[in-house]
Amino acid sequence: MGGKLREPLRDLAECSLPAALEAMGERWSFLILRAAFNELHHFEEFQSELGIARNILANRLSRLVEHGILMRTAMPEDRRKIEYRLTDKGAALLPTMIALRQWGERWETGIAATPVLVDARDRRPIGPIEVRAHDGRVLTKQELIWSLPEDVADDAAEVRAAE
Amino acid sequence: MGGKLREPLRDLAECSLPAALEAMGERWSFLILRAAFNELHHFEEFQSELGIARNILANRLSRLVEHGILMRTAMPEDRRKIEYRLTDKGAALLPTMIALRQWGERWETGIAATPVLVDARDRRPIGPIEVRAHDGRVLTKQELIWSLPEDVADDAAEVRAAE
DNA sequence: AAGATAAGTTGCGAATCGCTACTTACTTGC
DNA sequence: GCAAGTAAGTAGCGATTCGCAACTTATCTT
Repeated sequence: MGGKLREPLRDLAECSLPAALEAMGERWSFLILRAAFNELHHFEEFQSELGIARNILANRLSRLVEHGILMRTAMPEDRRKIEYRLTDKGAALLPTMIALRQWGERWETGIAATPVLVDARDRRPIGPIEVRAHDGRVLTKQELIWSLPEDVADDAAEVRAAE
Repeated sequence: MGGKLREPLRDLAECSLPAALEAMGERWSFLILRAAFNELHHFEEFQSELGIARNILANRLSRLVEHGILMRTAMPEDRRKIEYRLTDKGAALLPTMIALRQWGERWETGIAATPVLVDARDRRPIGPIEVRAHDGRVLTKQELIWSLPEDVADDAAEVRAAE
């Protein structure tokens, strides 16, 4: 029951990054999420796999459930067992997690991680997470502009440009 | 000069996610990074924009510099001024940051953030960050498998499949 | 009923956060 | 040159959180 007395991260310029960090920005949150993606669903599984302290784990799981990232269900056949499963909202964090992991592989460890995430169709590793334009072109940092809403082109009269 | 007395996050199954979080997993790190992407480069700019305590900011900036994510340079024309700029390694976190921000927009705030990141070519907003196969196909969670290295197809004899 | 197991909770010392005030090094205006 | 201002960072201190270990509660198993 962690009352949130700490001031929420400031909404600098209406960015939703602070909101995302409010839910996922604490230590262990992303690792718990990664474990959940890897078919771990129970308290003791998380605990032994991550080596996290039990009270911290309990706190994080509660928070993730509160934020709708995990779902908490008591198993019918053994009511001691609680199952934590990713919600759609939690599953939607996959690209973020992969991007962070790929960055770590490239710039920190230098080695490919185990297990590897592969395309089920051909069992080849997935490609790098990249920023792309609306039409799928890969964009580099130089091709990106931070723009105010009024300067953004909306969905009108760009059919020619896209074609 | 924060000595890291806290045990590093366990390397669960050789994943590089803990390594990435070691560098970026602390409170404020991603917000400082976002500010750096938005052309903020000085201590006072970060401080007033984020409302972060000065000692914490100093600590985070040092850590980000230590990890090679930011570069620290004293300005020649005013040697009081220190410029913090993204390194290539830091800039490589853009997809991660965008993915996290997009997730926040979709699942937390529900609104498009300001400023918007647009394609410089047509000023249209960028597309969503997605997991893709080696050939660019968008992959859903169901099409992904966590696989051991020995079960991964490498770059041989898949020219037919790709074509 | 006795023992094992799953999921927490509690207590407590250590580390970190956040606020405010202070310091240090430079630059500017007179 | 000297007072005032500015940029970056440090110090002190109370409040919060982390992390370890032991304990509790509810539920199976035998």
